[in-house]
Amino acid sequence: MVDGFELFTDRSVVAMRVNGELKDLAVTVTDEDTAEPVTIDSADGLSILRHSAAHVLAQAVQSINPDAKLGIGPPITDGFYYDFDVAEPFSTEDFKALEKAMERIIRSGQRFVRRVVTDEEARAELADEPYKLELIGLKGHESGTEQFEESESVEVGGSELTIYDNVDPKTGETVWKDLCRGPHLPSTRQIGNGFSLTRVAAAYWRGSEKNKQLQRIYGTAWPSKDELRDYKFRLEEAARRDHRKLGAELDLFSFPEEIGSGLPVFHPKGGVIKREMEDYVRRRHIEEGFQYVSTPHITKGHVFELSGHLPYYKDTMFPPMELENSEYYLKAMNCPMQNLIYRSRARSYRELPLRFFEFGTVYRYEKSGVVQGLTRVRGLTQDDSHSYVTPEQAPGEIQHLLDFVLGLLRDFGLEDFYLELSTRDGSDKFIGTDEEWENATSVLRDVAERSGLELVPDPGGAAFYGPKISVQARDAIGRTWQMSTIQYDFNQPKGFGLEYTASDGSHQQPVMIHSAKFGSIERFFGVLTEHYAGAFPVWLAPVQVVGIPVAEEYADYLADVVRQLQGAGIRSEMDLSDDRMQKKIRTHTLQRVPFLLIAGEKDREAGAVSFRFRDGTTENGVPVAQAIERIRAVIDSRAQVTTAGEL
RNA sequence: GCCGGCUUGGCGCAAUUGGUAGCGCACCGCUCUUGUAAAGCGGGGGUUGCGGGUUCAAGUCCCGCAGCCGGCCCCA
Repeated sequence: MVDGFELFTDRSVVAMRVNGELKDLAVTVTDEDTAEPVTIDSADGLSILRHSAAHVLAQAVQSINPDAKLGIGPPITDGFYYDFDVAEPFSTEDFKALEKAMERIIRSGQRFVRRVVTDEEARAELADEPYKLELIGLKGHESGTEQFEESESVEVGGSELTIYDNVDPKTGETVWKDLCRGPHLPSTRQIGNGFSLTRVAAAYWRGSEKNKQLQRIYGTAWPSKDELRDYKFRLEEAARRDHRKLGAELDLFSFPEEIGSGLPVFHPKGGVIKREMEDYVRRRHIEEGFQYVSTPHITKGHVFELSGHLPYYKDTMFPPMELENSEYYLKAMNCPMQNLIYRSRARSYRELPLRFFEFGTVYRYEKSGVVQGLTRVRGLTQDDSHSYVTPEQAPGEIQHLLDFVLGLLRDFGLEDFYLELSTRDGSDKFIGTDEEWENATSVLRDVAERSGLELVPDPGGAAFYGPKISVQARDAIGRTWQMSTIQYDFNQPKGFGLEYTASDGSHQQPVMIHSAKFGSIERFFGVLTEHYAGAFPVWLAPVQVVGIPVAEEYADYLADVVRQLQGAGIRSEMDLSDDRMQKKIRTHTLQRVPFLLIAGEKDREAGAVSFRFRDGTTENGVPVAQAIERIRAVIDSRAQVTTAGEL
């Protein structure tokens, strides 16, 4: 019988995994047990560090405000939070004092000591903590209908109820305690100085808007100060790429307050990017057998009754306009109208798969608090397609769509994906029979699995009418975004009475498969902006070439080159302002223009131009014809060029 | 929608305890112009998001609304 401290003397070991379960180092193990070390820089170790930091935060809060009632305090990605019920919300100005109090606790080297308690003991000890009492009550009814969330299981999720005492090593006195499953670091000292409080927010108790809002403090914690600094640097890098900031700096789009929240306008430069995206996607759809269609922005409500949307989504649609005894809605989805195109005449099995595609602009009344940049808007354009197929054709069509979608995302420079399979859960919002759902889900799952990509289950995430695969893409700094979706729908064809005549003359119901490749153009625009940090691949760059003469005398020579570039369909401009050359270079470099073409005496003599690339590298004396040809080639190949050698 | 914070010329910021708004960049004009990230001088531009209120006096204080930011809830 030994404990973890004897087993693992390396000080970076903060806990251990005994027979697969995370345990404190203070736990004793026998020869029969398998015990593996958990180091502070492992995923488990970081969670333990952060969870312990959350406890220290809670202790610090209660040391300053003894009336603060404790909610929950789990570790999260990159950090932790703790919820408190307090009379006055926290402000970031409280952070200084709180961090100071935390430092004191950390330096005092309090031990985290685990203690098993009965329900009654816990209730007695935590009589002043109403939220903890509620959690104890929940644990008692674990087998009942009410389940607690993963974040709450951090408090009471273990097989037995435990309290962690924070014990002062000098006096042996318990200075603070919290209901907690653990494990924890052996000592607060191991939190070190790699932590920081980051933000305050309100959060509903137990995640339900029916409950009271508690005040949440977020923090981050790392094994060392250096790692904390790296983390802060990563946040700055993300801020530098923020599409809302770049959108203004690069004059791409704006959100005029006069128009309303979540309703973007695209400026000329943003318009170039958007149009290139749309043109390419339209062309690819046509190549993949889709027919381009178009539907209006408003409609009588009846189509959304046929589709079944209205009872589910009325609240998130803009309210109807009443005219000539009809209620007209701004459309929130395109599928019902495409169904009407399908239904406009009799269809034969020979036509299937029948594939419609449009850029459909839809309007959704997103709650004011969720609107954000281009990623969550109230007016968005979907590159929306619907494939009408026989049930037998569905697997092949889904395969076709998935291949198409992934290829398209790669064409835009996104390479790293995983898939999510959204299915129904026990909730009653889903329509259709169990058998229909099982069949649809298994068709999607088979295709998803064949892709070889990681597949993450998302129970309860399906649309009310059917399950879906969504493609999640990782961007240049590792964040993931939901992009494309492929949905299997057996319900709307029923609602609209869609049919085709089979080879035996019978009338059959098609399956419809919804698919959006970008998801929404606006959102994809935002994601690309952040992925490229505004330095778009040449084919998408609003301005591809700027001509900068070394001195006025060479303006005519260079203007002729620019005219030739324009003639080759390359978006090119001359900078004829009276700024000096260096200033012009700075201006257009900040605008992320891929190619600055510079010409002076040497170039003019040689019939050449000199390139300066976005990273400051150069290639001088390139013959004009060759320059045009090389630029044209990287546009056509949709290549990214940021430095000499890539052209 | 909920909680908190923020809102000053196109952009980024400044204005001691309330005493009728400044700076940089950008913009306009003039002068200058020879090799790879900011030439010089001059000029115009803001009823401080909108609407009320307190006060002799409000960018500064109070109330309401809008927009934005960070979270929560939500996300077809």
